[in-house]
Amino acid sequence: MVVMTRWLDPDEQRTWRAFLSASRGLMETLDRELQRDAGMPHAYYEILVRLSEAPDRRMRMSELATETASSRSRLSHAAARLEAAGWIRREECPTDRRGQLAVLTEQGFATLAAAAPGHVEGVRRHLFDALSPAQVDQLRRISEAVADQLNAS
Amino acid sequence: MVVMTRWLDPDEQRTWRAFLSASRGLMETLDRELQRDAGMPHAYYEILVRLSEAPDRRMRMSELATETASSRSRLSHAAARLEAAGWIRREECPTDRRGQLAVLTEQGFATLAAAAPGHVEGVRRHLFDALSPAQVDQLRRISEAVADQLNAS
DNA sequence: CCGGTGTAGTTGAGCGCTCAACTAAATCGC
DNA sequence: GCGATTTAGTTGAGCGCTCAACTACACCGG
Repeated sequence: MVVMTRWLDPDEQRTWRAFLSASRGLMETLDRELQRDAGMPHAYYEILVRLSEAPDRRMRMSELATETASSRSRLSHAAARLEAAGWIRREECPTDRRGQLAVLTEQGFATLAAAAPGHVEGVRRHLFDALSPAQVDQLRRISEAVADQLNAS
Repeated sequence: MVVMTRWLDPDEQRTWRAFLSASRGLMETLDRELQRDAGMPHAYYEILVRLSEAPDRRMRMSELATETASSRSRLSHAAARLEAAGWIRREECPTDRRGQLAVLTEQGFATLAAAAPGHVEGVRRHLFDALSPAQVDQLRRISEAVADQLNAS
């Protein structure tokens, strides 16, 4: 006999729909705010953040792809846009002739520095202000468990 | 004096990054699975689900937009694709000459019925299997709080 | 040192989305 | 009733993404 689908029970269904609406709503809101205030989508903001935290504000493309959890292709397209905006530039990698380094420009750093306070405020207003300290902790554990599950499979 | 930015403390930072990676990873995984197994993105799956639950499997475009939390524009583009795929059709609204009804076709219902078990299994594997019953409850409360916050602002 | 395999990164087509502009019909206020 | 406003839905441009195909280089085994 074929295995029957274990459908979601009403509690799970409610959780799933609430999660969908909250996580999508949150990301859409932050994306829109960042687009409006800094002229970039959230994904590009994150790339600039990672670069700003790297030694010499530069990083190999593949490392940057791993850290931002994006495909090489996605990062490559994004880098083209970021370079056209003047926020990063590319340099040859001295130790691997296949490699490229993404380097945050001064202008990119300045743009990031200008965008960061508003964005952090947004994350606070839309996420953390809605949660108790205990819930923040719960959300961290839940997120880490889900992320681990994804990496395991 | 200007108000200083309240930066995220290390706990909040960790929670935020874990949440980003989990929620994006989860949605990307489910999207890819649905694209592979049913030839549609998750957003379209949800539209078909909502239609399948509606009386006579039909719904006004704007109501459908509200229920799926999408803009009229998004739904309009999506409906065009879904209609081209033969999964929905449009009908004139009898009570409002501006209105359109989206109607789930037999073929659309069949496609949905074929896709649903695999998708539910995916939600289970990637999300609920990683969480304890208490965490499912926590996630629901957290998500509802965040969604409420978004609607309030 | 050389052929095969793996890795780094790019490219182009196609898709789903946003945003702004638009048409058309309903409804409100006097 | 009738002009002004609001609501329903569509459209097209532009953007960011995926997927698959591709180039170029590194590295491994004999």
